[in-house]
Amino acid sequence: MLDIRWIRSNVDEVRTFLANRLNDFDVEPLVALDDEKRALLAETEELKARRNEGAKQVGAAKARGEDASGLMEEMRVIGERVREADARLAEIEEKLGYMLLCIPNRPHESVPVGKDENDNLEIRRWGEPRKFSFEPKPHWDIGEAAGIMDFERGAALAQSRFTVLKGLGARLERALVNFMLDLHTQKHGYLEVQPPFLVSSRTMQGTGNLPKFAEDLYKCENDDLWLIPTAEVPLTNLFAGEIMDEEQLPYYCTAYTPCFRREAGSHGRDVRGMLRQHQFDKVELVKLTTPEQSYEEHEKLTENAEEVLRLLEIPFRTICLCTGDMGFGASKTYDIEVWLPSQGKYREISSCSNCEDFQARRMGTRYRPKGGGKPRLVHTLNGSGIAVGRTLIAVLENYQREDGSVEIPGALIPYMGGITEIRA
RNA sequence: GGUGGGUUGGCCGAGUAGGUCGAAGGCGCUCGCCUGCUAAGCGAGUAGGGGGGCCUAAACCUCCCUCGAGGGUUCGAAUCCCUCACCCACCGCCA
Repeated sequence: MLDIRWIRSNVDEVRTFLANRLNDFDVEPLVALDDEKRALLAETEELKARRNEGAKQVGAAKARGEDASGLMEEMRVIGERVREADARLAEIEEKLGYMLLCIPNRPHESVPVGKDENDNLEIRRWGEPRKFSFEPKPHWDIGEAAGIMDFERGAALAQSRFTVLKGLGARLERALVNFMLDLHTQKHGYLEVQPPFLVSSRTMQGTGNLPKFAEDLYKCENDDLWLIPTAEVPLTNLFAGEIMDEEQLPYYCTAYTPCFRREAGSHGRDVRGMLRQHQFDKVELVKLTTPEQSYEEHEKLTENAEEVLRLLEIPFRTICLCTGDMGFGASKTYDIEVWLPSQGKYREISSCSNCEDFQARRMGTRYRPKGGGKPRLVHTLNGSGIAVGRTLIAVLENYQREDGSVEIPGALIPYMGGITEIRA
């Protein structure tokens, strides 16, 4: 959410960034409604001031033992007018609040302006894609041949886009989770958290998943609870409605959670294999920082995510998303893309965003500056550190051998109980 | 699911025969004094949000709102009534 006061005095800038984002939100009605609200507010406040003054006089008169019935009648009439004005105001404020929740975040000035993924900016590459002496297989062939992935039973138990991992496949998934969590908690200083996997509407609204993106989420029928699409939601909301001490910042936390996404609108994309699932595991990184340090922390967070792939020795590149390709709540986003030999291209495995104060304003997460003073909104950052299922795919494809077996990356062997390969 | 207790500022915690209560006291924090240093002590300050003055920002002034949320009674509600949410305890069920 953006500050309405900022919007009011920067309408042209808002129009520009909405266009850059290819977003069709219209600011005019918003500003008009805000004008109306403020006019009505001034009116009701004046009425309330008179009512408060009158009530005080009634109290004083009664204390002196005088009759105040004339004044009381006068105040009763004002009270009715207040009630009517308040009702109209509440109506306007609800509309206004909803509009504000539907405006995307303003892109940072360093973000390239562009339409789609073709306008994204490559920041760096790491590693050299391996030269295969044979035709590298897609992960579903490797996984099924090795008996560690079962797509048919996944679909039978639930739907398509669900997969059953078995034996060393399940073991590898768990090894990756532990490897990533150990890395981020021990080497990068993140606090390990295990949050709820179901959260309230309010919490979903805090990160920007609601109200606009309900169709991407799984909702519980009988309760006000939603399955999290990422641990970003509960982690970022950890201090919702609170005022933190500046000493607590920057606050680093990480969590492994399953993630649930309906993938509405992505029919036909990546239908084979487990690249795009309704349920997948992810280790998430979240930071709460001061406004001054958030961009530096964004770079560090992205490097923390990249470190997973460096240690696994899998090639990747990092790109900066352009304005048209960025998510709703982000001011700036780096995607990390991992090399998939079977596709001969880089595919997204992590997305690291600085949301500045956009989520903080929705959540009401602030901090008290050192030395006192008014509370300020924190900046929130999040990034996959990294998507576990896609990492498993990347391991299988990059470490496959001609005979269908898969070498276990050195960094994972301790987490696999010393196992060094998966045999077909 | 049942019964009972609770939800007040950054935190803890008073506050119901309705009025001068945005709220005692304490802790914390900030500033100052004192002091070899630290601690202790002394003094002062310290809730959040919003509108307007005010064209941008700070400061300041002023008004409004906020004592879990929403509604009601009343000239006036932290205080009385209703609904809901959440927390705690006990019971039932249960991994």
